[in-house]
Amino acid sequence: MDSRGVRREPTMRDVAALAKVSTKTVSRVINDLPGAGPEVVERVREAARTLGYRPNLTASSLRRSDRRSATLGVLFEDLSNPFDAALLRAVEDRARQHGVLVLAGSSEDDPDLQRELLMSLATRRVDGMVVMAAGGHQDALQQERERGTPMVLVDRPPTFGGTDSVTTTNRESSREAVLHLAGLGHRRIAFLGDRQTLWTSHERYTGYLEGLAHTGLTLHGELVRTDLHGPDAAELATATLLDLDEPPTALFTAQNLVTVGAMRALRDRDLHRRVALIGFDDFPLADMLEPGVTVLRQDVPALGRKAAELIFARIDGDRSAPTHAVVPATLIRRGSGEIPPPSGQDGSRPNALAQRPR
Amino acid sequence: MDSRGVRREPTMRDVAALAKVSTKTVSRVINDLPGAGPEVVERVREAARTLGYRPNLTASSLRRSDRRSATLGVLFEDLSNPFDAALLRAVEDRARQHGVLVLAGSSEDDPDLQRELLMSLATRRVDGMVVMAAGGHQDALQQERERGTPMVLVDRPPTFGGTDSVTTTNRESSREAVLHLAGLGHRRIAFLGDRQTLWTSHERYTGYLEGLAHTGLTLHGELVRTDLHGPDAAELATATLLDLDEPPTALFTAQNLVTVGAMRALRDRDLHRRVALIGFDDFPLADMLEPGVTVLRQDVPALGRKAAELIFARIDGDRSAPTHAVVPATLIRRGSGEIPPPSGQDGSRPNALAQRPR
DNA sequence: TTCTCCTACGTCAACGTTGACGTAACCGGC
DNA sequence: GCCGGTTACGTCAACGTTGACGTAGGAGAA
Repeated sequence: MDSRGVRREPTMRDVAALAKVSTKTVSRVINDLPGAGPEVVERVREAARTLGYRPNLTASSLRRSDRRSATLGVLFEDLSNPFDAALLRAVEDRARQHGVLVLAGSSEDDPDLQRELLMSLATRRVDGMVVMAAGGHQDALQQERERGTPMVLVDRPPTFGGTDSVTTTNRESSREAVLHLAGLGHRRIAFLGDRQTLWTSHERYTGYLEGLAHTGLTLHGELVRTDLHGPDAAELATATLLDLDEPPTALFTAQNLVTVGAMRALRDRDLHRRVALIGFDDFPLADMLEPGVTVLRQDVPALGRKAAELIFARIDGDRSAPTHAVVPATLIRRGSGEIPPPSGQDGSRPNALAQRPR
Repeated sequence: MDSRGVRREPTMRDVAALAKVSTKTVSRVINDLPGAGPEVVERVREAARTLGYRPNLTASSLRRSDRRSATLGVLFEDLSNPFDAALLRAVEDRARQHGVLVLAGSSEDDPDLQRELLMSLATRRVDGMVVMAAGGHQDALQQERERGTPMVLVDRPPTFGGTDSVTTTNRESSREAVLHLAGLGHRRIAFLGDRQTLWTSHERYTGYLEGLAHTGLTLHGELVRTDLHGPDAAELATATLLDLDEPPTALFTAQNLVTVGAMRALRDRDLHRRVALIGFDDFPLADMLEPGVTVLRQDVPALGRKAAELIFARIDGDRSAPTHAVVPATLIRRGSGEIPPPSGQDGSRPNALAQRPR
């Protein structure tokens, strides 16, 4: 306690005084640097222990030449979203191996909030940033990058150059889903997607179009519903699709919450065993539903690991050309994506291998 | 760029030189303090803008008298767990309102790892910590607390004194679940829980016992299965329960993943419409299963809000007696918990109000 | 012996910022 | 014209730490 009764953290000076050495020697002992004799080392260690000394990384990183704060900034859309949470965890694990802690924030897909959080990270002098870019302009990100801050974009690539990114096979896997459905004989395959300002949504839509084109199917505009934000919008959109004169016989839902909404609509009309469904991104219990939900599963831990790997390479001075890593997603057949169209010669449910999520 | 080609962040000195004022005046302008004339303010702002100056919070917090780092430490069990993620998000939102960023880590319920992370947070001089205590001894937490670090425990209370906590009505709600089942006529209600070293698991078990006692039911030891870590262990345990000569007619699963495991076992035996089930903690799609899963839903955002509220009060100097806030959980009836016992006069499924999760 | 080299320390200043305090200029009042 | 007060700055040192550099003493070689 000091004179005002406020407990003060002991400093190197306190340790030095108790051990009867200079602060520099304490610094050497604390950082395991050579230039301190064995008995002095022991004396300093003992003093630090009795005082409960803990180094002040803030002061240290201010003074050090490398200026490292041993802190990584992570800016995702919404940390309570399971995808973001799993990604954060994967990055955190790798960061821990580097002795680095993670400063995390949710940008809520709002460029202004993202800019604000970016500034918060910058004033704290993080060593690097892993960012899920908010939709719209990426000016703030680009400016930060141009200042030289190491940065890796995840889930969505940069709209500017010179920056690493890690994404999933959004387009390729979406195309695969459509080919899978077409292979079962489906001709009217609907697309339901999130906001088109999101790069991933757009990519998945492009994959859908490619899938149709590859199989010679024609695009029916009325079977495409985009900008569905959240399950309720998706449920409504699915309902109107099912009420068409010629309703779709299969649905490709390009986002997690959209899949949930579509499932609700199918269930309401008791069509969940008759209309095929493939969703992008896996979710817990997808195998417990009836039928199990066929999905494209992203390898979230791999995404996070790769992002962490890239950012730490940059932090460690890697100056090579930017990398755009792509992590493959996998089609998990659980039943809902294996429902054939009603006009098919075989109306029974195929004997699909049910796979559990995760 | 400096002489070595490394871009250096501009400092107050650079801004001061360009604006032809002292660094102190720059400080005043940046912090909106009085004592700077309007034209000087404009000149400094302009200089800061052209140089792209951003204050160094590290240096600032080192020098300031309040020593605030505007950073909050958050130590949860596993940030990829939806419960933890939702909690983090709630804390983060409140922190943002205070201009505070969140330094997050997963302790994996390992006291040693927790101690290590605690040290990491301490060396970074966070303003306070929100901690989900790892099982086992809480020595490290207690020591940190005794040093004066503001701390709030969430989900699990401290085993030592003088520290705020926020928990759910684990015991009361578990009792309520048992009473609900007993009210339907169930006499053989099984308990399946996570590791008993976890305070929450133990509390929920106690609530189960209280529920039995309140209704005059006898405890059947063979119907209690604890220390089930993960869905697989829970599935196995449930299976052996169902194979008993006198199997339970109702299950109370005291943790999320245990609920999932139990559901799998029930489904394997096609008993999910015949054996009642109530789970602790809600999960997505619980209403989409057949039958919908009756759960005790924790109010996670409220938990997080309360924890943040408490920690910021302490950081702001609140010296009042420690608070132990308890946030009520709610029984959500979706069907699985309303299945009557087979011997009941009415074997049909009650017309339960299905409620959606979240 | 003297010179060189090494080891084990110490001294000093600086990282970027702000609290404490100094001071010149100007204001109004008498 | 002088005084007290206010405003708008500036100067200096310090926060806790470490890089650069200095030095005393001992070992070893010539």
